Amino acid sequence: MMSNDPGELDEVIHAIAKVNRLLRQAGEGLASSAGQTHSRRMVLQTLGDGMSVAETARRLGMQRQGVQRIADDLVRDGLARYEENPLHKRAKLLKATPSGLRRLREIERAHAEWVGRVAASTGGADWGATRRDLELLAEALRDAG
Amino acid sequence: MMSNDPGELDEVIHAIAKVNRLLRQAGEGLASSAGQTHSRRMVLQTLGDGMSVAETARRLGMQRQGVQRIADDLVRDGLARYEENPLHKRAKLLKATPSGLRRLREIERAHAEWVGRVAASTGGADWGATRRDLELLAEALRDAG
DNA sequence: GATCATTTGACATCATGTTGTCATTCTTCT
DNA sequence: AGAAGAATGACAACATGATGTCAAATGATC
Repeated sequence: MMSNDPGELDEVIHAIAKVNRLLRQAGEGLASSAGQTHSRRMVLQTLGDGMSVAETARRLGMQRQGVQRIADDLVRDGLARYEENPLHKRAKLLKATPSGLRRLREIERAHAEWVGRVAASTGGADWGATRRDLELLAEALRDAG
Repeated sequence: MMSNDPGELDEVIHAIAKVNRLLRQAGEGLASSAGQTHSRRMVLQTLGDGMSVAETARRLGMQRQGVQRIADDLVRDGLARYEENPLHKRAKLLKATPSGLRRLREIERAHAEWVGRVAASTGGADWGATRRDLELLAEALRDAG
């Protein structure tokens, strides 16, 4: 098996933190033009046709309660609502309202345009390979934790 | 110039968010064994021989005030202290105390051992290439922002 | 030197996300 | 059925980090 230099990995770890920060800032900027925030968009986007809060959290890789708070905010602002779940009395289905969907579409359009621009300006990168390595790292971290 | 699929980049973005979360959790775990937290360790480690809060923030890529709060916590707990700065009356130098250095060494030992383990279990990854791609992305994001 | 812009730390406020606890609801096993 | 365990949302406390405002200190320009 090929042996890796721990120093290289350490640099990758720092780079990930840095890029993550930049990505979040960019995400906030994109969402704010539609009066939303990065996390609210992520939750809204993940909901799809209706999904429990716990399931949404799992898909996002977040804690349940973090999503719960965002979800309550979305409902308070009329972008989503809880609907009865025939399969589970307690786990209501969170679903985007028409208004929430409109906002989501706005942000998604801006996001797609933005990703396209970034992708075009990073022609030298091999995103397929990078993605594979990141997934590999995620798996190793889950195993180590 | 090679053209990149925006969809691939989008997947990379999601992977970065996921890995970043896992890394932070791992970092908290490592630091907590020495009674510290991830961010406090980062600040303590960046200080070196003494550095203003603002300079520390720049190196970490964080906001000045975020580091300020961490720094005050470190001082309150006796792990760092402010010293007079001959070059700047207002910008005092933040410096680790002997006790802070001891804690830092503990965490660094555990961290190095941990990175080594993760590096060993991800032999199939090319961290050099991944790092280059991440730096490329960081640059593109800074330009776009 | 005088003036204006920048840098810096202090202070406050806020959004995000984690952690822990609890009661309710569902699922599984016997 | 009944009991034990897991999943779920409500509620609260907390750490993290961003943002904005202010006054003091520094640096740049004229």
